Amino acid sequence: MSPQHRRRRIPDATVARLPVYLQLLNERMAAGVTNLSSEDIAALAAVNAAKVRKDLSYIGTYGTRGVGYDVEYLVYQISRELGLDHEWSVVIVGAGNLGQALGGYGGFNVRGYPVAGMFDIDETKVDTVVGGVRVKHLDDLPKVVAQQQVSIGVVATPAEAAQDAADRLVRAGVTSILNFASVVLSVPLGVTVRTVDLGVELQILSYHEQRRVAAATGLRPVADEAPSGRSA
Amino acid sequence: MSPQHRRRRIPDATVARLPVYLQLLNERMAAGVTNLSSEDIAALAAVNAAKVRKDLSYIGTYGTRGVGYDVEYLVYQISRELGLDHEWSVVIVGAGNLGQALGGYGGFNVRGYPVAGMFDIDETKVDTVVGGVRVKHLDDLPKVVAQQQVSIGVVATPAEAAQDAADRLVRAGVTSILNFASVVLSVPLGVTVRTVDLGVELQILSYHEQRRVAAATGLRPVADEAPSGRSA
DNA sequence: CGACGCTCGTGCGCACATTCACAAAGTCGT
DNA sequence: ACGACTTTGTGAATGTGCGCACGAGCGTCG
Repeated sequence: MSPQHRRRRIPDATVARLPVYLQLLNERMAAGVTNLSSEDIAALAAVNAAKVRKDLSYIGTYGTRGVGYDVEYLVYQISRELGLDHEWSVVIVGAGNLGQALGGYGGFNVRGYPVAGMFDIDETKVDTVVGGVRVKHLDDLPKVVAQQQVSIGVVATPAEAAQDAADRLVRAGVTSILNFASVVLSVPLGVTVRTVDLGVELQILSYHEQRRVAAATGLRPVADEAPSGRSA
Repeated sequence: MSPQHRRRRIPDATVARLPVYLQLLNERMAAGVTNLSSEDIAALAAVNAAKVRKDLSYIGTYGTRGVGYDVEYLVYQISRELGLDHEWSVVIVGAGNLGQALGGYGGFNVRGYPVAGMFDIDETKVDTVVGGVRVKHLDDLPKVVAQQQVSIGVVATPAEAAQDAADRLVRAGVTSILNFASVVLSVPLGVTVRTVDLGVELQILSYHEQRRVAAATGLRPVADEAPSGRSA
């Protein structure tokens, strides 16, 4: 309805925050809250209130001036925008340490991403059961993807095997990949990849620690945020 | 040495990419490559070559014009900048599904982040051994953090327990937190938090899928990037 | 029923990030 | 030893995102 909005491109930064808002709106809704102002949401999400309003304005004008946002309606609208009005089956490639944790996690089904299959190339892992799903051989991937209309794949293999896994996923028809391996995957245009790398995260943190230490050691008492101070 | 550089603030976006460069430089180095141009690195990291050069220029001028970058030296410099010239002990709070996977992962030690301790509040988990580390009760956290000079903590608890875990970590003296729970942690200024949320990642992907479907369905044949076209 | 108070939606300027394009500086061949 | 070629490092231009500040609209209360 109201084909007024929709198709307005939503900035990446906003797309990354919508799930966070959604999460906390759901949480407040469960607690019986029916209305929240942008100020309230901002506090809960630890961001600026204006940012919240701007973010929400991209998906439509669902607030009421002088009052705030109806939590339930907002949850509905954000869900719709994120494509959560139906389930998205996912396949997990790699039944090792991480793959098993993901499969057993259970959070997939709860959040609307049922696991359509887990796959591994290692014969000793095939046919074991993880989180209620029987691991299949990687060669069976195309069949499952086609039959169950899977469009999201999770790569949970060692780094060496990740590119092959991605290639197979793409060939099978998957168009979004969540990659947990420490590699930059190369995929054709039109396929979305998001990489989550534990090592990268830790290194970003240690960079900040490193700076703290350097600052404390007083390696030149330069304020952390000197405003200007670029000399020629 | 050379107090020329250092203390030049490195942009966040760059800090997030340096670990990626480091990863792939290490990989090429292992393969026997001794020199790489910004073009080469760019191709491997799937980014623009100018971006690579600018990123690297923030940590110093370590390239040779007409030649490129000496891989080994660059690895050394990036490592130093990220604070990888020594080890950073980490503690893991939460020995459930995810905590166990992380503990057993082994990648921590390899990458220079030895696990100084795993903690849980559940008595049935305490004293079990995960990845060579015996799980301790959460009350023992402060002692371990103090004794082992831990400054990085990993939150791998259910969402409900995450804020408490973070509070305890901060009180114990941890100044960087890697959070795997689906909550926005509230921490005092000066503490760095990075949240990795499976649900958020999946929802970002399904947003893109959603758009693809909408585009394909031809919900109004508006090109994906119509330049203007806003009619009053 | 009108005035007041609250909160949304957004235009605008600023800061940050990305990319282009080119001079500077090195190598290599002759 | 010099000139052609390559590749860096960076100023300038463009694009993206953020946050203030304020007008617009809704509800409430006298």
